Amino acid sequence: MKLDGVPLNLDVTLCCGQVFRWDKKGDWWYGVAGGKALKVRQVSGELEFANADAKFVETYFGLDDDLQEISAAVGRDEHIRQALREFWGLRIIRQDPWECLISYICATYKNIPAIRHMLLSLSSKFGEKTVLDGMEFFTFPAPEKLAGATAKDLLECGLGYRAKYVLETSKRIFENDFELASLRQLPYEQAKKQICRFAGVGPKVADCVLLFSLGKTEAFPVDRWIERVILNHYVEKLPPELAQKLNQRVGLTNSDYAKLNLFGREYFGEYAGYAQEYLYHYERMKT
DNA sequence: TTCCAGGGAGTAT
DNA sequence: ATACTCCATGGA
Repeated sequence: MKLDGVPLNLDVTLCCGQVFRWDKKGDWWYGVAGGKALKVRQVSGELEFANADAKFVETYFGLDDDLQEISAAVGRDEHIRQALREFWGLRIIRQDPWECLISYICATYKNIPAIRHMLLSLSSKFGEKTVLDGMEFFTFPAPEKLAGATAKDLLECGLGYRAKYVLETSKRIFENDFELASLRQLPYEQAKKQICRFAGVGPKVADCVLLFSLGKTEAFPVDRWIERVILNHYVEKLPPELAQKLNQRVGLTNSDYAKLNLFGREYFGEYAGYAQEYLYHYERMKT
């Protein structure tokens, strides 16, 4: 597939912490999406792929997002512009909402290597095996599979206290035949309120699901790294008492979260989620 | 060994 | 509404 001047940096996009189940072997990235294993690689202005159709690849990697327009919209200061330059071509991937929801419930209070380990364990234990290029891959387990798991099964995958949240949320989705994708049709605030009703889901997890799987580019997830970014570069734009609280590195209350989240959305605008992901990766790569 | 992690829920004010 | 506490595990 010719990219025809469409900026894409596959390496950054797949390793910046928005998706957890892609691996690079040689110059190919291998992953499982759309229910099967596929591989993609980028060769000078061309995106090559196998075991997937072009339409899926285009949608999954968000190639229809106009990165130039997004960059112009969010490039409000020198710091974000530096992040945009450094990691130009990073795109927000359109993940499957179900996998995304479970992934970010698991992601709470964990670092990325540990999250990858949990999701790999879950998939190999409850997913369907599939083979590509002689290597084994596993689809992400369907709601039915996780809803039927025991707490012990999930604990063995390393989920810890998250096991009961994954179990409870899986049961609700499976038993009610809940269609997460239908939340796309709701405006940001309403969709967020609905997602927050699931066990183990608060405002941060909800923002991740909205941004990474439901097309809400205005979502602005605030985690420890983004707190750090705001503290180091945007603190003067906050109310003094919130700035001081951020300085003390104490846990955020829901109202603190709402204020930081609102700052991001108002300052960066309708593509705040893109700004967030560039800033997040930039901050993580600094140390 | 100690600290920290893509936070959220439960409980007491 | 707000503050405080606990949570289960593994990477650095």
